[in-house]
Amino acid sequence: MSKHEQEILSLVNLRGTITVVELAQTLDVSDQTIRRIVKPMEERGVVRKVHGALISTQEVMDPPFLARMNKNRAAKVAIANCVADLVQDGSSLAIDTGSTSGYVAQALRRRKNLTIVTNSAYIASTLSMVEGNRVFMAGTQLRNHDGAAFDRAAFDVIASLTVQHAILSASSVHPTRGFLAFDQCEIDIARAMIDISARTVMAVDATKFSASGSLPSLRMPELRANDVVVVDQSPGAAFSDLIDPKQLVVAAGQ
Amino acid sequence: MSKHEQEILSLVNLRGTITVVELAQTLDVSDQTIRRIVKPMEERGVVRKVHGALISTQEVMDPPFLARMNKNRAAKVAIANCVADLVQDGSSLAIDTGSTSGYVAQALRRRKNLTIVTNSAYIASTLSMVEGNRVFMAGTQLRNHDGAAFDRAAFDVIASLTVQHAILSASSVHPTRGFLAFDQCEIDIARAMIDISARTVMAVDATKFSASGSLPSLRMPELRANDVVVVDQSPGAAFSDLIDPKQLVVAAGQ
DNA sequence: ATTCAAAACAACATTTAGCAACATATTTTT
DNA sequence: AAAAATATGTTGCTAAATGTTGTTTTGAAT
Repeated sequence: MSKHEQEILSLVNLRGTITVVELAQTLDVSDQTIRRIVKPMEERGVVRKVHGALISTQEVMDPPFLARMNKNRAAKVAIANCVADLVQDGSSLAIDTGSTSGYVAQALRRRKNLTIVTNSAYIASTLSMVEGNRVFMAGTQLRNHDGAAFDRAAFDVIASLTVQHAILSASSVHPTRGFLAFDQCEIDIARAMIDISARTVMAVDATKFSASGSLPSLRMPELRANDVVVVDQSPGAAFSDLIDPKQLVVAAGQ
Repeated sequence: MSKHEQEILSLVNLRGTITVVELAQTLDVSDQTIRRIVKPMEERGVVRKVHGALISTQEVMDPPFLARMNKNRAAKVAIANCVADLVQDGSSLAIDTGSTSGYVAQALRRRKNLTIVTNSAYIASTLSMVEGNRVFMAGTQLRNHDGAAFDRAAFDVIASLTVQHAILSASSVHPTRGFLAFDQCEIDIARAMIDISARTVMAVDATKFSASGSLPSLRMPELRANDVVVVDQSPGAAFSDLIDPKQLVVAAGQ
């Protein structure tokens, strides 16, 4: 890594954003040189480049959580609205963490007098602002990238409640292995939420069905008879063994 | 995503709503440019647009809470930045709920490797997204209007930790009665945070000094010798008994 | 409905950034 | 020391972003 590359990186990360011209003046080289140095950096994903300036990929640009929320946003919104339609005013819910769940929380702001338990501080914060809701934050120590708790206290809070719906998401879905997640702790929380709920609502967008499982993934508990799966597009026939068509709800894309 | 788009997004999400003209002044560009940048954002559904202004789609906050956040906003931002300057990377903090504290959390995103305990889900969520931070959410059941917890669990979590700074706010300040709050539970949390901290940083904007206490208010614990009070304007001489000038930090209005 | 002011829009002019090709300087290799 | 590889600066051109002006639309108040 060149000397200039190092300086550019620390400057852009320090300031969050910096123009090409500013960098050229600071390092006392031409604009063109900055562009030449930056191009490979951008390709490596170390910095983000926009017309005229660089943007740090760290911290200042809103959290990676929001970045994930913007990925396949339209589908997630459609699914979230559909999930909110399945829920009546006054219901009790358990909601896990995850980008789709974030949108579900947004959509659920339309509902009144909900009782919610979640291990995500973001979702807890969002839904606690709605007049009439009762919100329980499960857990104390928050995980770094998404602000969710997976500690002992989280399980204790969840286990102390009973809810009608558990609203969960998965990182990918495999035709025979079922719903998958990355971390054991996520599966444990999902199981705890399933255990206290009468019905599970799985919210998964179409990209999750095609995700080739290059990363090692762990299996989530199997669906129960009255559980439902909300998707934005109907998955292929390969998944009909896993998900009974009766359980499938396809969100109407607006 | 352009640099301006990034800034617009964070501004509108922070404030809930912002006018086109305000944005143009803040980013130092013409109204027309703002409109041009915003149009595709709106089409992507990232923000909502009404005649004259933008509205956040990520309604993290309830209107009343938002209204309090926006009241005397400039002063609160100045105070928040000042508080963030008093804190070093790697520090440990307790932060209470309140509109000023919300801005302090925003400002603290600049700091690295903080350990934070708070009873506000909003603040916990905000700061847990910062890489390297350790965040503890104190409490389980969240109060409706601001998403903060005041239950037994909140006290237990706070009491189990020790921090360098307690960052607190007050609803008003009286020359002889001191710092005041509305609810006993807020005072109890403040005391718990003071008890585990080496130093208290009180953040209060100038309007708090003139608030005629028509509402019944309760007294917060008195300042300790090395505590500090961060304000945006120096309070009148009437307060010199309450706050030693040495303890007073006046935030530089930008 | 009528009126008015603010906001939005459209079209053009201007500025600024990006890029490619070449020239020059610097370092590395042989 | 000569040659090759690399890095940097320069120029001219293209593309993108922004500002300006004038016109149309919108929302609110009569």
